[in-house]
Amino acid sequence: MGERGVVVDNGRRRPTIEDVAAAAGVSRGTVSRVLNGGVNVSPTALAAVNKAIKQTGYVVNTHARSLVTQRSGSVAFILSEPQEKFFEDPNFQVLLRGCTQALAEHDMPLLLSIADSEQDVERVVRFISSGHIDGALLVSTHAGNPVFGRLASLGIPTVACGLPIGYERELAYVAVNDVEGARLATTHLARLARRRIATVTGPLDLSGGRERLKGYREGLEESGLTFDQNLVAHGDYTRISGQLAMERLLKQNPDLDAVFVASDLMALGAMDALDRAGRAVPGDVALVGFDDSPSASAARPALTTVRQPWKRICEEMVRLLLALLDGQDPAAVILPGQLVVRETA
Amino acid sequence: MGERGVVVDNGRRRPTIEDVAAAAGVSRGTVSRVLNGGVNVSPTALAAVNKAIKQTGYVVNTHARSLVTQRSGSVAFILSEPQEKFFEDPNFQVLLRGCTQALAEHDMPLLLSIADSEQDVERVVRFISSGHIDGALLVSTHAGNPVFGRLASLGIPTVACGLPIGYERELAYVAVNDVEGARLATTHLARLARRRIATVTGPLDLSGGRERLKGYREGLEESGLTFDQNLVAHGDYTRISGQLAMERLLKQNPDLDAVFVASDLMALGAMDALDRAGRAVPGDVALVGFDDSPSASAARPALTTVRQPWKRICEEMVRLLLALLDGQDPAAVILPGQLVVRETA
DNA sequence: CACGAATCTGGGAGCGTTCACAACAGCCTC
DNA sequence: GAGGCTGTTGTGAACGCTCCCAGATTCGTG
Repeated sequence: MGERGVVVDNGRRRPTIEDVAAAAGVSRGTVSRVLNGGVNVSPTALAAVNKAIKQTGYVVNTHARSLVTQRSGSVAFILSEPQEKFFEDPNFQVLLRGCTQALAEHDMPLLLSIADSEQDVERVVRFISSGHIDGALLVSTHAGNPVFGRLASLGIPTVACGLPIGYERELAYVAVNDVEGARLATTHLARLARRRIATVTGPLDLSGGRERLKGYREGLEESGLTFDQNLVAHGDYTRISGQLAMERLLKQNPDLDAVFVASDLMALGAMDALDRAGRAVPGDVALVGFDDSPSASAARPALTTVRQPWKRICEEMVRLLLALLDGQDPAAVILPGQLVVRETA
Repeated sequence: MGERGVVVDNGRRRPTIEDVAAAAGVSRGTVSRVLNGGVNVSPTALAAVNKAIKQTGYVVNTHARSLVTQRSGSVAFILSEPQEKFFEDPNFQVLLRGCTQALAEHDMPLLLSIADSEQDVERVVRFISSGHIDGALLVSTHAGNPVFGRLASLGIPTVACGLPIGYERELAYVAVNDVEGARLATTHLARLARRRIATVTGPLDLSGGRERLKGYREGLEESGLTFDQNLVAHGDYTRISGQLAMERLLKQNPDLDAVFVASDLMALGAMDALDRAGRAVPGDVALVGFDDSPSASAARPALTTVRQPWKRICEEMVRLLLALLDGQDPAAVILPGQLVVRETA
């Protein structure tokens, strides 16, 4: 007891705004005004109402409010990725956590929707149409994802994480500057006097994959090195793909002395491969990853990588979504990546 | 276009139940009956209403419904653990995913609440009181967690994952039989003719930690081996703690030939330690973990472990919660663990 | 053929808010 | 001292649904 605060239990019924009004000696309208920011309310009335709220233990009934405002005050976090990705890639968890936190600052709950099958997509779309949520935060790296189109055509305020390819105009989004980040990584390796710098790319049908490759080329050029197709291997952001790509690279280019890997997870795989091949990191081969996911700092040796400012990304996503809910037009935010030098390069 | 289905856009307004009724030539009441299971509705009316729903593109307004039923149809997934745990331990993600899926089967959305600070707890409690949700799924291994008490005293239908120590009566919960699982693991090692079987425990202030240690002792006894305090080291479920504990064990007992580790994550750490000490797994030292988390099958060599039936756990949690919402009393479900033999033992 | 039971339907009441509007007080200005 | 502001308050009307009750219809049975 007592944990509940002072609760006047008048008949077991949850107190309504009317009860508060009666207790404060004012009208419903005044209480409502206090609840919604307290504009045009006299100090006397304000104090009385606040006291009455405490006394009665009143909590606003969100359903009644939503019914009239046509707003739920909640947003969906839609994860539209194959299940395995979700488990393997810590970035998703960082995003989930970050968005939950950023929304909590605005007292908005987050509804989690996972849509990794065709049928799930339908369920999620139906759910969204039912008025449960005001907007959506969409996480999907998968380019041809139908969810983008559905959300756009339904007119649901949506903020994507990463470029929503084909819907850059309709949907707001937050992305990091992949080209710039990859360029940073590559020039860093060059400055370390490495001359045979290879790269493991992400999937090239994804904007991130393409852009990071582009940044790698720019970085080479800037450093006076020439691009060599032999020094490029492709992965799919999984750890094992990084390992396999690295093995291919080593076989084709026994002389390589550095590698830029387009994700930390793949970088971990690449390190496995280097380890097995008996190449010391960074002694024989310097290595830079991308993402700065939790595992980057935990790895031994700790991974030098390009940091994606996750916290900032989440905050910007939420900010853009609130702006959208406020009636503003979809905007895009491109954030800079930042090189984090640790032990591998 | 077209993607929306056949939408009769009569004045941009979202169609109401009244519009459907008009289109079907019946009354509001009949439409409502169809929407809620269709009892006491003639086949003719049912068909007409369903057709009208399709035609108008009607979707029920959940807020209006919730206002009268006083039910939101949503549940919260409360993760009350330090942030690091959430990131490091894949079990949480498996739970989150599983519960989302199990709830989706019942068309119930999941609201994610993370409460890892005192202040967060207050926010979550306030949120829950506001009527946003009907019940809660609570994940916390932390014994003295105040959230248990708050939820119990607020009378929120709650299902915990694992024993809610001190609130076993008030709260429903789903747990696996830790004693049995640990016993299974230990007797398996003994059957492999191992005679110096050590253990790395979890934190002993947690029921899981205590129970798994108990199961280990029972397993030894059953196999005719004597318990030796020297063969016990304590960890805290983190990978690094597993590594450190294993190092201690090896130092104190150079002759040990097997180890039961109370979590897969710690088992991974223990394997690191064995690796560094030059002990082959399972050649020199056989190893059994606990959890069957995704990393267990991914590890090299693949981890022999005690499987927690995650999918089943989630399903049971949701089932218990629905029962609670249905007015039934809190119940407990204890699920058996199952030995999964892979490469390490 | 009438009558009661069983089945089905329609519509009023109410859920707890917000919002627009009218009313009113107090004050300043001419 | 009348007129017009400005600031504050109360009230009625939604919002879109479910629930309940009364009435209508259908059907079977004596």
